[in-house]
Amino acid sequence: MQAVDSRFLESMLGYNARRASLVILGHFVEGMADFALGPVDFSVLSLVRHNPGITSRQLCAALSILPPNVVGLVSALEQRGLLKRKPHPHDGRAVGLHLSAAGETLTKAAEAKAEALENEAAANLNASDRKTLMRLLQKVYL
Amino acid sequence: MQAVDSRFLESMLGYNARRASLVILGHFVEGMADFALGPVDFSVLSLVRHNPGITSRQLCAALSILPPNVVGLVSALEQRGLLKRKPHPHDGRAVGLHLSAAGETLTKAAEAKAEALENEAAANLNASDRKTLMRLLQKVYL
DNA sequence: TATTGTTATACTCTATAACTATA
DNA sequence: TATAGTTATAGAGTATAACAATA
Repeated sequence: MQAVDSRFLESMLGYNARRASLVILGHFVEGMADFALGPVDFSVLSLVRHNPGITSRQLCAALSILPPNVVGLVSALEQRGLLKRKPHPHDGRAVGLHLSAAGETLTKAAEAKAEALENEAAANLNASDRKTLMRLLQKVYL
Repeated sequence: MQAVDSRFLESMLGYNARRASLVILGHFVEGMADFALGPVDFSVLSLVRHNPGITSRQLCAALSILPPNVVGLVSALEQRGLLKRKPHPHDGRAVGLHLSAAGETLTKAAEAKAEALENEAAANLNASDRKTLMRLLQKVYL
């Protein structure tokens, strides 16, 4: 197959960010198969772990997902016995999310695995490059 | 709404790359509405422009999309009169893609618009930062 | 009146299997 | 037999509208 001139697209930030994120995501999904967790599942569990009592609404804001789509996500994790819904202490409308003991164990292990996958995905980058890359990406989206 | 501790996720390369690419993509889609082109439509047209006679298969490889999904994409652009299929000179199975005059005009304008959007999306980055960001992203996915 | 969580639903994107015609 | 393009289809992911309960 003949070579393709992709120089224009490769000069675009969006193209590069998308390609990189697809590669990293693919690697993540593959490595996280042991835990049967998708990237969003993992993000939800990790956020609940570090923010016990977090609400659906806060998850939506933190992950840029929409309320109707968080319902099935949380229900599935609840059905697997990984997290629990508890009534919110100050707001009768809201529901606080908490990890079960099993959820705590699995999430901790999944976070360790995520960090290992991270190191593999960034194998071509030294520590300084990686720090710089993070900082610049955050400058774009924050 | 209370603040959420996202420090763990923010320490992950995949999370940052995805967030950044979503922001850039959103900005791109919004600004490209004048041309009625999605990100992939734009990428296809731009690749055809710089690689006249490119095949579906080459598009798939260059953009990480699958053959069945390129069919409707190309058909729609063909129906809008932006590109044409021509028999491949050396391979009877393949079809070469070429821009029409209208496609050439629109793609050139869309590329200019894309570069303008690019500058807006990277407004928080100076020239040096932007170059560095590109280089590091390519180190991840190439 | 505004917000939280929810249901139902639709639309887009992406993925797999199988066919045809050429090589 | 292998590859290019295609069809049909299934599954994620993402989107909007509307509702009940609570603020």
